[in-house]
Amino acid sequence: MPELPEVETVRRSLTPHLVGETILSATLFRADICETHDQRPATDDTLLAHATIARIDRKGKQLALIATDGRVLNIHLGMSGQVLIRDQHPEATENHVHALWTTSGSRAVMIFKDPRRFGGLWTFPTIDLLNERRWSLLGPDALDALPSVWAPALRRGDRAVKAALLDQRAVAGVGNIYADEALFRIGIRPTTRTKRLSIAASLQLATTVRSVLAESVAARGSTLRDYRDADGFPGRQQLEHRVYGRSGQTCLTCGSRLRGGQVGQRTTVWCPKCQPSQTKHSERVKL
DNA sequence: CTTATGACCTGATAGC
DNA sequence: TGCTATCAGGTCATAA
Repeated sequence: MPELPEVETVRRSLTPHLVGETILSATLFRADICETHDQRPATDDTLLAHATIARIDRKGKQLALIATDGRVLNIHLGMSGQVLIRDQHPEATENHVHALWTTSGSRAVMIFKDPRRFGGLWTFPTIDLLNERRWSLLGPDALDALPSVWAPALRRGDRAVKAALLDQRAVAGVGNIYADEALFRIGIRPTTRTKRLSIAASLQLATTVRSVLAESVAARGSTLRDYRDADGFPGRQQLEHRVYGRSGQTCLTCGSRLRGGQVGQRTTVWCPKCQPSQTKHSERVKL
């Protein structure tokens, strides 16, 4: 569920509860969702027990709690993951709570909950190790980096442009929702081969992606089903979706019937008129 | 090297 | 009601 805007919203909502506070204890209920830098079993120490949180970083769809002593807790929410701040420990009947921390903050409990377990935790003794093992594998962050820096990566190779947008090594943070929304806004069909994208079109696309993500951050992300920020609040950007989840409905721009299909293994929706086929588009979107 | 495909999980929903 | 099938915001390993 969580793409860049949702993860950034979690980061921001988590910050007042954690930064400057101390982790008093850490408990891992499911060892297999956590990987340590040396493959040894996680301990409360590797999970930041007794650390003071200096800041929370994000790259793409990943978060990292950075302790003042250098320790790092890297969190990926996968498809269904949540990081939630609570006043109380969860009830014993609450499912899929895989890790829990108590903190010095006024709301004293943080949990990592992830029904599908596509997400996980990674622990490192230093930020350098986080970068070396994990974040250096990602492309530039789609929100923080200049579009001109990563636009060329959208033209590399020969594949559907949507697949390039979803490739976290090309640019980090774009997922299925915002890929479709950005392609609709700029008028490029998701199946367009990257070889057929002009330099100008790739720059326009990258710029549009960043705008779409920034607008969603401003709306605190999209809540389709279970996405919530750290305080449990939903986002409201789903009200602005133009194509995602609207296959078969009318295009809000031209009234055509929106098409749906699979592109790069992912459900994809586009407008056959506003997002013309490849040859037509290369004439249209060139600058 | 690149790109495509199935696998990994659980829960919600639709259809019979 | 209850069963089965399908689908979901993301990667990952393996095949071609």
